[in-house]
Amino acid sequence: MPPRSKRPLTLRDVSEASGVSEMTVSRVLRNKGDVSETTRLRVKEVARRLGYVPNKIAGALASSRVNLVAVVIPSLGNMVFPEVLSGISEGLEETVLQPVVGVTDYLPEKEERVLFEMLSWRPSGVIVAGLEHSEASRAMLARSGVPVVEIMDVDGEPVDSCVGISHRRAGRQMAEAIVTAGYGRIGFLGTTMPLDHRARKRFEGFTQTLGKSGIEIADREFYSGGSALAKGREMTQTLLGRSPDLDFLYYSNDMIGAGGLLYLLEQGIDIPGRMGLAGFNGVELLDGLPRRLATMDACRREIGLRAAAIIAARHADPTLPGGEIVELSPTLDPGQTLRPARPG
Amino acid sequence: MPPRSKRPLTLRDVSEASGVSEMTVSRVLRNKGDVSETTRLRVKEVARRLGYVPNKIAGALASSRVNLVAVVIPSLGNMVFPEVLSGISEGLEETVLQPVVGVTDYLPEKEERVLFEMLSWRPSGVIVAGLEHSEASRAMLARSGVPVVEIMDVDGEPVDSCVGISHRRAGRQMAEAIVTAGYGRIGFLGTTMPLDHRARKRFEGFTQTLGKSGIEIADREFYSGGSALAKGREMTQTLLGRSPDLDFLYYSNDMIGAGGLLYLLEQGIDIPGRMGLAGFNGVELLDGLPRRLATMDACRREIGLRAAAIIAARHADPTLPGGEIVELSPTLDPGQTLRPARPG
DNA sequence: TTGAAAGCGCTAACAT
DNA sequence: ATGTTAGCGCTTTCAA
Repeated sequence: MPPRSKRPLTLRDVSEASGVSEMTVSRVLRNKGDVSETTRLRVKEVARRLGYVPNKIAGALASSRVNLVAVVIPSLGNMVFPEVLSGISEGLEETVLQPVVGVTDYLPEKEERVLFEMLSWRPSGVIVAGLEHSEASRAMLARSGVPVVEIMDVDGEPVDSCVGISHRRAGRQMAEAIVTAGYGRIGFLGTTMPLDHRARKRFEGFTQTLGKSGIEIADREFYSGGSALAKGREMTQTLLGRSPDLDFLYYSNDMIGAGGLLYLLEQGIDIPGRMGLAGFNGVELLDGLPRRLATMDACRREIGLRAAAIIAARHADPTLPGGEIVELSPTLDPGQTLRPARPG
Repeated sequence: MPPRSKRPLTLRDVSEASGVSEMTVSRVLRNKGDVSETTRLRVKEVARRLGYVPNKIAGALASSRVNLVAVVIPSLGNMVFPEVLSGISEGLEETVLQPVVGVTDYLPEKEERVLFEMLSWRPSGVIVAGLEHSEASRAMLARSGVPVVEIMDVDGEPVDSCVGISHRRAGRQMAEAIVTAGYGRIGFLGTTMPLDHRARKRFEGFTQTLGKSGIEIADREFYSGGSALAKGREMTQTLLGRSPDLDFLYYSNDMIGAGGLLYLLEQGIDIPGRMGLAGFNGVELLDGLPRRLATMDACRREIGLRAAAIIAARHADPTLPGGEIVELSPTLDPGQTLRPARPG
């Protein structure tokens, strides 16, 4: 093994050790331009033997090419985002681009800092969750000069491109399904997170459509922090203790919905007869529950794939126009916690 | 809002617009060196108005300082790693350092590529999961000239520093607890992942200790891919169909353990009397289950914190020696699926 | 407190 | 097929 050294090796070291110019070494290491097979092999061997690792900082400065895509998301703890990320990774697989992730904790100021930080590395594109950003963030994105794709949501004005679902519509669809199934005393359980705009929009669409049938949310319960599954249990217990006549519970995400489901099954409550349940996201976890929770797929992987495709296309051909808007259609899966539509 | 432009602004643009030298602008924006309050304010205002975003590439090249810490992990889908990440983020919070994440999908060749890629950005430190790497990876890390912390595991020879738990010991401890509780027909359920070295080590420690009591694993079942919860169910059903006389099931992770637990409860099997269960990891999810699964905490957050602290300390004082080894002690939580020790 | 010059390690563009 | 030259946009160092 080569000795541990203080100063990292430079192109010059490889150049001297192999007896060709730095330029030729550079060509070999990037597979760029014509180099004779002999030199190519010799240089590669020398670089390998020395343990040379190219300095991308210098390379990026000289070529003004940085093959990184900034991906800015609110959290990694919510399985939703790793899934989007995996879609992005897959979408960038066949390109030279690589995702770099930044986390905002749902805080606009932190988002601003993270964006500034990432943009200062001059990435080839930006993928950012949501359409709500501070003025400064929007300005930075607009001025960045690189493709920007806002993801997960389409209810709003994107800076540039946008890939997602309409959460308002998702809320409406779920409300329709619930009303059609004949439920009428509806409880809502969600997070206390005013900055989760997508959950808010779903709630708005949901209540709006209920309103059209003359139904109002009968009671509601909120949580923050802790194990979502355990919170789902607790909230459900609390809510039903207070409003025992509810016949449907709409959860703002599948994890708390799953907690509620487990609790209600233990109580021996008839689901979906006496009580209907629905969550949101279509998480894989649901497959293992005693009963499949009604939910709506948020198209997370697909969103990642499409966003990556937009960045990749515009990277390959910078003359392509921006402003593309892709609205995906989530599908409602009634699972086994939403009874069939009532005839009539 | 400033107009969208093709060429990003440079220090020179700010310099010209504010009438002071580039050097002074640079000083203002980095809060370095003495600058009069008047100039400072003027420059800041101009930079803000123009929407200047410094070019970190150029800055890093000139100063040979890159305040990034490369974090290399096998996956984001397994909640374990996001938790480690959050520990790392927290540990770097008060420093100038920022984590940058790379994912290997448990593939040594991909780990090698990711490491090469990240090292070519000359990070201030590297945190990498596990102690098993390709020769080339080890060589790169050793030669990198920056602090390297291998995390999650201490059973092996670290390149430099190391923070984790002994998975062999964890497996042994669980075996002891099971034997002590009087179980004797033991089944094992895990993944088909030969490259998950930590799971392998736990299994080795487990069987070794069982062996000392003259017990062998009576049957085993493996899975790959899919919803871990659902797989836990299926595997449990399959295993018990084949070996109905088992009285204990040891799962290689909590998610499949939870699936098994839900299945067995549905079957009305007496837990932990007729059948004991245990998983591994201490995931938050378990709090919401009908019964708490026996498990062992892998100290994920703490590992992230400690690893970050090592990098931060050596970044602040490069003369500090490396080679620090931190072994954390996971605690066994018997939950409600491991019966009390049998007297005698 | 401010500025001027040199150069970080690489690559684009132009020789040869 | 290979080499030479001139920066990329910043910071270091030294001078004023």
